[in-house]
Amino acid sequence: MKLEQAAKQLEALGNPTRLNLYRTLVRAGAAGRPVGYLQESLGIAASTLSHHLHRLILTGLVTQERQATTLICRANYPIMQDLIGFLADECCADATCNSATGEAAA
Amino acid sequence: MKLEQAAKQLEALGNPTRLNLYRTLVRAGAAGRPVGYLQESLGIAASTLSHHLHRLILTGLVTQERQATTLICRANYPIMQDLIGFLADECCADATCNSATGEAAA
DNA sequence: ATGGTATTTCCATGAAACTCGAACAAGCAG
DNA sequence: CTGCTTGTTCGAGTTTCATGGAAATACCAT
Repeated sequence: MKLEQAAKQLEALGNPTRLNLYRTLVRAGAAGRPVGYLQESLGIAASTLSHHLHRLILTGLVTQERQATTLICRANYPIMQDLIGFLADECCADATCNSATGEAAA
Repeated sequence: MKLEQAAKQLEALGNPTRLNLYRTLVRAGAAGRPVGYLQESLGIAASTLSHHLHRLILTGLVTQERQATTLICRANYPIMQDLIGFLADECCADATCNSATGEAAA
């Protein structure tokens, strides 16, 4: 059931700390960011960050890659694309807003 | 701070019951649905539904309108549009996925 | 092996969420 | 006013979340 998964991802992003964390990773682009950097950047305890990171990873929104002793974290864009797609779908299933979503330009 | 608000909305949608509820309202379109209908449709206690509904209303995702003794609930599309816009923005701030998102149509 | 840095896991705690039944309030019909 | 339908608020119990300190693990350098 896709709805369950979407809810999990939304819940994962529905926390200011995690949303901020995710945004930082998104802004970092393909380069990603090491956990230590994120920890200092966000100013939270390492264990707290690890927990949040774990949650994002479980939902697939973030991936990690080991480089020697440091772990590089990256935003997993395709997952976000799917999520946005799901929301757009739900929103415009048979609603009037299909004209609004067409082109962001408007 | 927009991030805070986005987090609140995401959190509101990040619960299977509420996401399902919201979806039902979206599918209902402009007609909306009375609370009683939603309650039977979702099969949860009236008080539980009222609680969830309240949360969605607080974030602006849902609106209510009274019609005699029944309350009609409707999805508030523009808010969802904003939220999707925020996510898309964050996702493509300066990331590589701008090629992916760039043209929905491609 | 020893030591050092980088992260996670373990554990505890306070706060908040989810759920529901029961009592209450709002609004219409006779 | 009385009664009925609709929905919310109150009270309470169980579960989950958020947070961080301390200990454990992973990995590299020497």
